[in-house]
Amino acid sequence: MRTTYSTDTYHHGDLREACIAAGLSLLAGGGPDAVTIRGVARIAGVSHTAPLHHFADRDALLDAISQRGFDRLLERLGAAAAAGVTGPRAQLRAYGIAYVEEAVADPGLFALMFGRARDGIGEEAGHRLVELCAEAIDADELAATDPQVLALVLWSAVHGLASLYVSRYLGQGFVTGEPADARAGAERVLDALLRSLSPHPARQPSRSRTAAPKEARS
Amino acid sequence: MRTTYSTDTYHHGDLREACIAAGLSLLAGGGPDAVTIRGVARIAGVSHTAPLHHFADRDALLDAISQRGFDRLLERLGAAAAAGVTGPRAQLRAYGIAYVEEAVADPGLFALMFGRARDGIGEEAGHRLVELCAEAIDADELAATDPQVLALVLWSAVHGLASLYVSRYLGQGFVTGEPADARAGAERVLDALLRSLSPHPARQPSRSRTAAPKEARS
DNA sequence: TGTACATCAGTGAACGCGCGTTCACTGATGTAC
DNA sequence: TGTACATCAGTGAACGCGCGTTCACTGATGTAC
Repeated sequence: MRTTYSTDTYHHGDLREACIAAGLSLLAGGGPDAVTIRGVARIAGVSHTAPLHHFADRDALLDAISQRGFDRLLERLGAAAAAGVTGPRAQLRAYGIAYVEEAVADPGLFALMFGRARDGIGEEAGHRLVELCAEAIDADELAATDPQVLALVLWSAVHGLASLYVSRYLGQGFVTGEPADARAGAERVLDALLRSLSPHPARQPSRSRTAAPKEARS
Repeated sequence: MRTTYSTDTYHHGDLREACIAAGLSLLAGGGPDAVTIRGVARIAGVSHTAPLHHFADRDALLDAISQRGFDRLLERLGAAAAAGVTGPRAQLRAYGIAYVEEAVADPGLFALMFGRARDGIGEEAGHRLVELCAEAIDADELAATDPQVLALVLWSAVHGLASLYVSRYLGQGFVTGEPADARAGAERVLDALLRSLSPHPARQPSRSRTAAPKEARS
């Protein structure tokens, strides 16, 4: 017995969810342009007007899919940070790698998410990032610059790397010698960045020492 | 007297050029999707099939416009590097700022350029970047890491910053406190990056000293 | 110098396509009494 | 328990739109001889 209508088992089952799932698959195939009302309806197996009961128009559909993308990304970032890494600096590294991996895993979704700016989207992630930077500075794991600037640098670098791998300007020896694999590229960039942002910088590029100095304080 | 046909003053004058110019204006207005054969024909004042004599299909038109974008970008980067800056490190800074400014000046063009990967495009710029990084290291202006990694870090950071400003995820206090102006954001990020990549890092974030140490060698 | 010809950038009608959106409708589910 | 009603997710026909592309054509320019 229900007091209000719930959409989970009415008629189709959950057409809204089915449309989002269909949209994600279209996105993977042909990018944002390939996501249409009629397209998701076809995949969901309903008439092409049915989705309009769940999304005001095509824009609303794209917004919902984009929102789903951000939900996924945050979830994935959380999982990466929880997977056995300790300390804000290591968490920042894990975040960055997961961000890039998520982007290249679904380039169409990445393009949709960052092709349409939406108010308020991702603010939570932004604040968390600044927080992590501040923690890393407090723990003497990163040099004592402004945490906001630090966050800006890290986000820019990671987002740019993801974008360049997604649009395939990286991964084919473009800058002569970058890794073909996006994850490897992310590791290389993040390690270089975090090392140079370290409060106790190693002058040499970690050839003699394989790991950057950790847990050592002055 | 001409031995072969040249397209510069035949019939329309130079429809190919007019189509590219029209495409750039459409791009500024409505993004890549707004660039159509019929659209550029309308603006150029010709029938909607005329452009097909200059571009095999819509894709070829978009490629030509994208190519023009890279030409412009390289030109602009060159101008920035020539404008009274000396030394590889200062040139890298000027490059980065010009890159970001060019991106936000025409977001649609930026989206087109990096939304469609093309073989060989931009390789010249990539190699030049690595070269500059190597010079900066040789001149002891940047720490002696691998110039390829350095180039990757710098390009990623600059490209990411540009992307995030273009898609309006930056510029509205998103990361709490980033500059609304993209140029100011670029300066902040580049200064932080280049300072931390410096071979003689200042521990404090340049509050007592306004300028990073230059021309001083050990 | 003239004349026949080749070249090619342009025209305009026509085609088929997929799209978003509107509309009147159907029929299942849930509610009021 | 039954009956009348409200709600709402679905259907299918129809609309107008802009698009890319094909097609036969026109007419100006340049070339061969």
